Amino acid sequence: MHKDTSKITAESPLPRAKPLLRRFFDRDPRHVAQELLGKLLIRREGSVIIAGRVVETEAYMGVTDAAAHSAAGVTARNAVLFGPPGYAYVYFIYGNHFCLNVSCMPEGDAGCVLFRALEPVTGLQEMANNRGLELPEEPRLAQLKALTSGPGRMAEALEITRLRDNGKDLTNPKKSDLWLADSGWRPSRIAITPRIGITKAAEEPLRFLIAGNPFTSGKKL
DNA sequence: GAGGAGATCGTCT
DNA sequence: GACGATCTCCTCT
Repeated sequence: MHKDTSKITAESPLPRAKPLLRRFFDRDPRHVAQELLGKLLIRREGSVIIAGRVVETEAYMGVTDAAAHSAAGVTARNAVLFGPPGYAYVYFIYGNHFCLNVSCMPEGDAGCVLFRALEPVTGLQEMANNRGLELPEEPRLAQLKALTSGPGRMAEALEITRLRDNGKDLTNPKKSDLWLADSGWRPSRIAITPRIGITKAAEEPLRFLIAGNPFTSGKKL
């Protein structure tokens, strides 16, 4: 892969990016997961902005989905999923990692979308710092991929934790330091595959990614 | 580049 | 007490 990665850091879609509205999330998680591809996930750390383009998502369908955290009903951990759409559900997994979801569907319905990978857009040095990595002035593609290609990695790059972010409104940059926005950019091709890392309902085609994008996780398609 | 195993702890049974 | 929507390191090729 010899893609010119300098363009990734040079472009700046943030000024014209519009926050996603709550009704964007108030529908079937499969539609939300697909349309989130190409949107921006933005973190504000004081005066610093860290942002990435969403390149990989997974849909979880709620209590009818055996692989979903909400499959067994409401618990203290997953309560956000049963609330209104557009809020962050952050969980801790494998003793090491946090993962970010956004709640979908009306209140009472526990559908959600898991963010699995970002393409770094701005704040790359901050991402590297948060990940405990060194990033040279002219990074190689593999070094950029290591920042955000995977749910645990992107959460660490944006300093997403359960304590800090669970239950946060992802549609309101005035009240929240973590939100989603539309820069107008659209992916040309989308690929759909089974979800990764699960054992129940593992065959359902509920993983969505931007075809050909090098920043997705897992094996190359 | 691919594959396997260990780390590590919150959550639920 | 067992498990998990993962990552990293190590070995082998």
